Amino acid sequence: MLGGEGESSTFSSSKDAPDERCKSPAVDEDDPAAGSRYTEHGMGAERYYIPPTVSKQSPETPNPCSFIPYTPSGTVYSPSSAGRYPSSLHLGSVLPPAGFSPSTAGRSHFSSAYQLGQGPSCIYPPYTGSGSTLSNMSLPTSGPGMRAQVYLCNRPLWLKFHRHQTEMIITKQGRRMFPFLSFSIAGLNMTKQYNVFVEVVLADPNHWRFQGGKWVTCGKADNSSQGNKVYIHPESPNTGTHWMRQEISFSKLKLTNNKGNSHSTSQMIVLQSLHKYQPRLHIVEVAEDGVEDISSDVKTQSFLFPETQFIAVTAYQNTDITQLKIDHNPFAKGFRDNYDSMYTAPENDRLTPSPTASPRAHQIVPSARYTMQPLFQDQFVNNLPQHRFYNSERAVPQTNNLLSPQPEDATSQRWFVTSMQQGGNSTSTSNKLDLTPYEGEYSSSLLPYGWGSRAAYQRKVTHSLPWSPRPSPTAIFSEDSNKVKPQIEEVNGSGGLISSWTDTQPAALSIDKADSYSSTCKRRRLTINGPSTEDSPADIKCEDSAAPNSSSYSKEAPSSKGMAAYYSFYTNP
DNA sequence: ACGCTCGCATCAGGTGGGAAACGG
DNA sequence: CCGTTTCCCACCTGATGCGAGCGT
Repeated sequence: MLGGEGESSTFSSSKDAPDERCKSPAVDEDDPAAGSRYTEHGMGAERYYIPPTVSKQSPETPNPCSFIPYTPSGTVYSPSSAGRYPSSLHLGSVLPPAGFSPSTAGRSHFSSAYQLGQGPSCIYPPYTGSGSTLSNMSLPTSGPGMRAQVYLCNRPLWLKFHRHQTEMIITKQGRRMFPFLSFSIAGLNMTKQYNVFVEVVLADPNHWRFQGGKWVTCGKADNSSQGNKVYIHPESPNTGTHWMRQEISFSKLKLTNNKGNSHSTSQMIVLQSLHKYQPRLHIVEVAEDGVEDISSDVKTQSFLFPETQFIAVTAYQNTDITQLKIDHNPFAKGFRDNYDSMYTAPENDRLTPSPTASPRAHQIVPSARYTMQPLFQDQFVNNLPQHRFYNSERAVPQTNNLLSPQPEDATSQRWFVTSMQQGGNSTSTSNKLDLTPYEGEYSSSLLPYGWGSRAAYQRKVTHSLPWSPRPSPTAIFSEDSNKVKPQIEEVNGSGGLISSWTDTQPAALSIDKADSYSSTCKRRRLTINGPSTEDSPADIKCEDSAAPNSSSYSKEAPSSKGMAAYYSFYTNP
């Protein structure tokens, strides 16, 4: 991480007064002006990631873009630019709106997506790790399989946090991220070796403060931060087949503010409190000996998901975020006010005898109806019995089709960032975060984890059920690595994606519904931010009343139906 | 007798809350 | 003084080990 230090000058160059009176860019999501400010600012700040349009768009604003394809040429950083990544950088996870049309889905329509390596979208500081070989890398070739597609598995949850401005606790000993980063990758050469790692870079040149119920900038960011900013996935290096076989989870990644903690740098990323960061995923092809290839043919690709931005804090500032953490993080279950009523109800009241008794069970149950599975799996793959994973950082192997959701749903669930999609026009909306697509598919994911008895999960689920990798990836990539490619192509193709969207839209439930659950079952804190949109009547539709009969849920209910049932479970006394 | 599954207990570690400590 | 950071606490998850029960 060289670029990171001593370059504060870049900050002020583009932005008028980052340190002036506290503003409220935070609002990046809600304030149109903020967006423009960012963009404007970003143009000059080459070292920060300034999500162009994304930054000003509200996650809640439906936007037509599920994919943010970059043309190979456009994704590369030019040596002269501040960006040090020669790799292609893909901005991803923009959701396709309900009205997503086939034409928009086509790759050609997204080519103009942001080129993070240039102008406004540069990220700071750029990754220079791995021997700084990246700086010498040449552009990825355009051959088949050379362009990876990355899907943020738990995007719905990220979006949920993002709308409130995600906060991540940093401690001296290191604190895990929640939500944690979990990706599905496609498009890699199955036989080649890759290193996969996450880098966390400053998202903007500002120092942030939570004031008046919202995040506002307050001065310039401390650009002199030191310490590790990269977390290499423990399974690196590994083959493309390996990476594509299952989710790539970074659940063990820890964030710390302890610069002196060098002994565990490999597992911790050093950040500064009250600074905004943007995680980036890097996939670097390496020689078979595991060494990153610095030859001219080296290929490295970078992906970033705007919704994974977060502000590092030593203590939560926004109670909405706190509540979201408590609601969704199983380790924080003890802080759920209504935990008793929610989770200690008689077994019969809570769920059916089926394996779905627990969240995990839910995840593993082989059924296409579990369109909401992804979230659970995505966030807690590590919590599942070890034998179900390749390793602790892994999610479920994508090897069992029978256990995966139906393809159509799966398609809609995945958000790839790929460089394979080319050409086309990019629309101003292409980078916006759209919750719509996920609402239907992942609303369940917004529910708190941990429902069902622990015992049930441990013994019954773990031992008797065939394991299903995350629903989505499986569906999308198919369990077979062989099928990965074809499916991906289908997704990217003009027809597949759209149709799946169309199919899923009707069943889509607002993510806010999950929120409604929260508000209904456990709304116990108020945020100074005022009422959140999640509580809007419109968003509160059916989940509150739905009756989650695990049996119905697990056996026949269509996704929407199943979800309703699923939600009802929580609301039932 | 052996192997397998299940139930339970134990332990390490993760979680946010809250008070105390720290620092500008 | 006020905002931020640190530390400890109770609670929870997940992994593991042990023994009981059962079938072969």
